[in-house]
Amino acid sequence: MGVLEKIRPAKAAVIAPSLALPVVLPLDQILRGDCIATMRALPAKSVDLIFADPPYNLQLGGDLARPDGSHVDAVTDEWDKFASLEIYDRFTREWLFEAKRILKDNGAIWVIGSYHNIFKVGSAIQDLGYWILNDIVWRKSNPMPNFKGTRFTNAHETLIWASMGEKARYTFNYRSMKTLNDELQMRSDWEFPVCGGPERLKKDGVKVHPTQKPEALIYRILLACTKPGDVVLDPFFGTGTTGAVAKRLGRRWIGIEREADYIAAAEERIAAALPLDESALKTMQSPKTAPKVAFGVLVENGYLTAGRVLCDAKRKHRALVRADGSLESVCGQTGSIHKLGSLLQNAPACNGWTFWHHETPDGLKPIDTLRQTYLLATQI
Amino acid sequence: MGVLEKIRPAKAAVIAPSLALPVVLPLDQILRGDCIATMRALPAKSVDLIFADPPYNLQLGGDLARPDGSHVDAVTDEWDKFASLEIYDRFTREWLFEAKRILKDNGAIWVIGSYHNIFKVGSAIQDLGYWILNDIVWRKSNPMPNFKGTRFTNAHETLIWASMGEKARYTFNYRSMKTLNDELQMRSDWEFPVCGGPERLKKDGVKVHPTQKPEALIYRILLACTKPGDVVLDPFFGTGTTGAVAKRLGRRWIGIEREADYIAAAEERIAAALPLDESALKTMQSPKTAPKVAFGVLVENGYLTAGRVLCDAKRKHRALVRADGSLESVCGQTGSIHKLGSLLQNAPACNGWTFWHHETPDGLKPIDTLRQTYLLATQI
DNA sequence: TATACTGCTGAATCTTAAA
DNA sequence: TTTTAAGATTCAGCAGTAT
Repeated sequence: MGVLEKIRPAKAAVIAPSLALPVVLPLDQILRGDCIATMRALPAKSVDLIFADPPYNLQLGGDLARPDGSHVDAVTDEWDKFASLEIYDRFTREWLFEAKRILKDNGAIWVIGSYHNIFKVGSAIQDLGYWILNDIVWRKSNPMPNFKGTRFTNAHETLIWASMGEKARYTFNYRSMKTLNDELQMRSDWEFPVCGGPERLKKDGVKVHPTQKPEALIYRILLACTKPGDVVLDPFFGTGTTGAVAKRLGRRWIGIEREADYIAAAEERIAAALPLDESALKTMQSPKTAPKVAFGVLVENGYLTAGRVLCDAKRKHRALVRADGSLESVCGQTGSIHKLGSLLQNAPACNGWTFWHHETPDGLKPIDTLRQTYLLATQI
Repeated sequence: MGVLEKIRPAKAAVIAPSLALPVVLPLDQILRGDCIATMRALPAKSVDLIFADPPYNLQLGGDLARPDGSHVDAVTDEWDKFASLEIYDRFTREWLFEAKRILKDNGAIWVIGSYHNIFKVGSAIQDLGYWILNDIVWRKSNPMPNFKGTRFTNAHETLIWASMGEKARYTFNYRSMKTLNDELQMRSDWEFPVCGGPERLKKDGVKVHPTQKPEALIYRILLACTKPGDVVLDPFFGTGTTGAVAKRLGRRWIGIEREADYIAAAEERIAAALPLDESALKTMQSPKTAPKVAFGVLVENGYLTAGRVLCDAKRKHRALVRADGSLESVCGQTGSIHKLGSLLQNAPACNGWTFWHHETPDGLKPIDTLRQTYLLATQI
């Protein structure tokens, strides 16, 4: 194949979304085929999130037995075999390149791997201009022990979360994560058990896929990094964990998979998955997404009358509310609630809503509570 | 040609370095200079372990303020600045190449990093023919939060442990690690606090080095992967954590460092470090031994007498030691040190060795110190 | 003398929309 | 594209001071 022929389809695909084709994404479907070739057929800038669980290139040696003599059922599938590290590296760069083309400008990618492949993956991600946002450690609460006592128990896998570039925007539902974590910021180390029990897909008592991921892991990722209705692509779909979780969470999904057995299992599984109803889907929203309320509006509407005196939580600073919603300090400085707050504290910035307080029968309250009251009254 | 003659040249080659040059390793010394240039001057195959904490190439933006307005003291040192990702990549490959030359055939390397650099490091390690044995996650119990709510709290760093090649031998003190981990295989995720408190080196109240690593981390690595007397090289010596720990553990060390201030602090620090005495060393190093110590054995042997009262660190819970080594709480609940600890805390699990404390002339001490004392006394 | 409270800090790729 | 202003945002541990 000549260079032109190689390049042409890619170019056509880039133009496609805006001009040539009526870009109808194959939503909520499994596309059967090779990962890279199938990705090339998808339109550019069309997908919100990619979750990828590529082959790990485990390079296992001979058979492994447990201390009791039983056989360890290792990953020996053909799809995990690569002739060399260089070939694995090239494969990685190719599918990550296509992924970047398919993602929207404010999309993001998640890739999971182990020490066998994650350094190649991360290195390629950086070289391709993605911007790493976090690496996440999945700590396995029940990992397979190291039977030979030759190394540390390999008790975790690593995920990389990256945006489309240093300045690119991305979705992160900070409040949802904080709520999920009992009101503490979610950390970069997550603990889940490996996939087993009823969740593990089996056929005739044999596991269908050697590396099925726990739904809880994908659940957290989709909850953190997508909005309802977003499109999630999984180019290594396997038995469809990503599809099942996306359906439950009211997200759209596209899967790419080569093996017919996996596809059959995935289709059955996703058909059985139940979407959460709308009220259950609701999550904690960041104040960032709430409509803005100018402080002056509260004055206009009588929530605070001009002439009232505000102070900070320690009653160290005081200021007078003026008719236009600006404040005036005792020493004559004036400005917005934010500006005056930063001036008085000599700080680079200040959130006036939480800094300034007013007297109530129940004691000192931040003026932010007035904003909440106003929002409740006006939003119906 | 006789067998003798065949062998002679090989022997000569091995011996060569000691003949041509005065190959006297600069043991227990800090070599001042550039990392790569100084490594080039060291003889080949001369070092048992390399621990490296290279610059992370953080690429930070502007100033960052906490929600309370205070300033975040970031790593802005010149030594962490690289003109581009490619230049950082080249730097990484160069020092890792020299490291491989210096290491003995059965040596090993540890490198620590964050998502900013660890994928480049790991990728280079694989390309240079090292063989990755584990990646280790250092989970920080007290990481710096994400102040702006834009990502997950970056709560861990990653270490890579690699041998000289797929078939190469390496040192792994499996029993020491299992003993250290209360008779469970040591996992690939380790929890330590960041370096602070009295351990953190300061000058005029200001930290000497922005990224000083906790001694506990290096301690575990040297305990796991070296034998007493082994030579440990740290090509990014900083304030000498590796040297201080090596001295404590009876290992030899070589440090390479460019900054005079760091060297001065390291020299003072290492001079003050006290080597463990030989019997203590033996215990931690113990080959197949290190028997599990049942709590009841301590009672039998009078380290704690039945009838003594234990409590937790905050003296919130109390329990009586019974003759068989079980505990009884004031409300009549009974169980092992672990079981009762989890019951009283209403927690799924509890390490009784660290949860329960006893009164000593020096204050409250965890009963784990008694176990250590017992081990030292019985291992000879 | 305990306890409570305040203040400081740690390898950090740390905002966003409108004008 | 650049500037300006609104306003959102932190956890654990330790040290020093106040109660």
